[in-house]
Amino acid sequence: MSRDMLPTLRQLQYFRALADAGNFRKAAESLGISQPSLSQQIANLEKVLRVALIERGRAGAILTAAGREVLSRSVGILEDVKSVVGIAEQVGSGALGTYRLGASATFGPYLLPSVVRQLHSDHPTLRLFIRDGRPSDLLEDLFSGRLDLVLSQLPVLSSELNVIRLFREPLFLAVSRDHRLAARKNVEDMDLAGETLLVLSNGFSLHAQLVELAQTLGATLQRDYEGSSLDALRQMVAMNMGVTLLPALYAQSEVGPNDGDVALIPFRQGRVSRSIGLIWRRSSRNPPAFDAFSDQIRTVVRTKFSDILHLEG
Amino acid sequence: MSRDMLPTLRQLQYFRALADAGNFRKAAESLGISQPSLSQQIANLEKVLRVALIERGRAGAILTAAGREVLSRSVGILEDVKSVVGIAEQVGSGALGTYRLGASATFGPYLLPSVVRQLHSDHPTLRLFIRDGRPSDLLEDLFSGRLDLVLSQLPVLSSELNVIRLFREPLFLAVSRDHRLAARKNVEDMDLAGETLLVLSNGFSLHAQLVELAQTLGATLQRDYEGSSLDALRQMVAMNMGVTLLPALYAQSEVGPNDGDVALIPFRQGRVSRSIGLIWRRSSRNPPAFDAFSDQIRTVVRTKFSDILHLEG
DNA sequence: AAGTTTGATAGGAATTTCCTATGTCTCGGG
DNA sequence: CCCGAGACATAGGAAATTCCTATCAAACTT
Repeated sequence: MSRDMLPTLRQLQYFRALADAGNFRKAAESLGISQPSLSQQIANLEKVLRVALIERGRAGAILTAAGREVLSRSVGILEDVKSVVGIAEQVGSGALGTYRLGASATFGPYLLPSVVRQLHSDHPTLRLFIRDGRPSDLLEDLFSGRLDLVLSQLPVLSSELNVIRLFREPLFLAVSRDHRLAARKNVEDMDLAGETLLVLSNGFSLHAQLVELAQTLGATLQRDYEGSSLDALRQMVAMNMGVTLLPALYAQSEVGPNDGDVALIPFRQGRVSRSIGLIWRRSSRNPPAFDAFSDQIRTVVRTKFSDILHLEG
Repeated sequence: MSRDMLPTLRQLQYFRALADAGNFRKAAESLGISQPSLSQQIANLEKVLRVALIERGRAGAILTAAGREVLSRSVGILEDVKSVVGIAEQVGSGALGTYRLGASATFGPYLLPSVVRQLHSDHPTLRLFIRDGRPSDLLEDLFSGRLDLVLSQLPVLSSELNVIRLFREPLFLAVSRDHRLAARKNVEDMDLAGETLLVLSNGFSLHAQLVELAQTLGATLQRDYEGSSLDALRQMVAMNMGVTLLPALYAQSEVGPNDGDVALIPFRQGRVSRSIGLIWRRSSRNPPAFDAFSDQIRTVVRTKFSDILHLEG
């Protein structure tokens, strides 16, 4: 009976039933308990609240002023609690909830707006908070629980994480307008031999891929300056500091068909590309909403970006 | 674990503590319970809600999407419950609450507006719902719990009821303008001998008093038509169907000093009067607010009606 | 590899809730 | 005026829940 003692939900339920029924016996019956149990719980509630809620008289149970105040609030509280059960169920079934998605900077501006828009119309109560950043930072936030999902280039190498492949995004060769390859309709892997390849800084997933590619094809890596954004990289290419590979989504949207400050050349057969997938903690158990998200992304890729991207999985 | 099973407030409290602390051990400590107890209650909560709220991992306890939804609502619910405790305490101390007062029709228009106004400025959170009606109906509503208080003429004759005398209200003799007593400055009881006395219908407390008075003083009761309001009575008097006695408050306010359709004559020494008091169920235990109400009424009588009414008790 | 840290599990003690039986009070009928 | 009925409180013990100690399992740390 200490100072910060709270009434029990059960007590509030019983109290409401009592107020509805108007007397202890009927209320107890409607609750499926015995009359003494009800009397006791009501007495306890009054003890916790230190105020009489019910006037016991032959006219039955009459609410006191305190009882009336407590009743109206109790009804609200009980409804709130019931609604929590409903909410929990909805979230559990993937019909509702707010999820935090981290995405490489590339997707933020080009792909995700469509996804969010479509998601909002298909599942108005499923919300997505999107944060962008370097994939390595995003993955750390995913581990620490600050994010629920990450949309990023594969592969991702942790047994803690679950990955689903979504689509493949071709890379374009970007060269300055006066580069020897600038006029080519398309290129082969081997054409890169001897070129200086500009890359993003470590922490971006393109970094690792390009480093490997450079080694395989005999290109030289420009390591003195690593770009921190695709825009920066593009400008370096325009100034002829080297060549680079740009993801199709960025290339298509930001550089434009073929009139930008750099020339974009596709690889034959789309041989050079990166794979994009959705990643989450294995311990988050793949909630239904995650499937909804990947479905939405796939749908957007199919309906709006089928000329650029290739579905996978 | 049936369908309509509700989470426990304790579970919500524990869950909030867990979300705040970020891991089970610290949360259990902050709650003053052991870690297994906390684990168990959280597991039970998840079982009731049929959804995982917490992702257990080495990074500590991470909230799932469902957990985040449930958390925000839980916080609200817990605050609501805490506020109920506070509200109950305030009502118990008479600082807050809504009380239902029944009043004879006479007081509604003349006395109570001042009381309500003053009460509202002295105790803004104490509210009074006022209903008027025949005193007998009001008393029945008081018994049945539809009213908390009745302001009515005394005496009231039930051992179930508690009564506090508030003030005494003189009665005026009302006669038609051409009545033999119309010009008198004041009258004695005996002057009523032989007169035909008009009375309110049964159920009004004035009824009993006038019936008794008529018997004592040798006046004849006009029983064919009993008025259902003081206004009706007054009009019957004006038409010279008889005389009657009108309470001072009504007389003063409704008929005006001496230019109305009937002549109002005071009794010498205010010998004929009725006593007004506040009545409540003994079983309601005289809450502090009742004292506040009687104080307010007394204050209004003293400050605004001291020329008409006489304080008592 | 041993020691730490984190949460789950097991089994029994402590507390709470509930039930049956009984008590008190008041009412209404014989 | 007493008796039985109706309403709620009280008492004591049974049932269920909550909690604790002890122990386990898994994953870091050192």
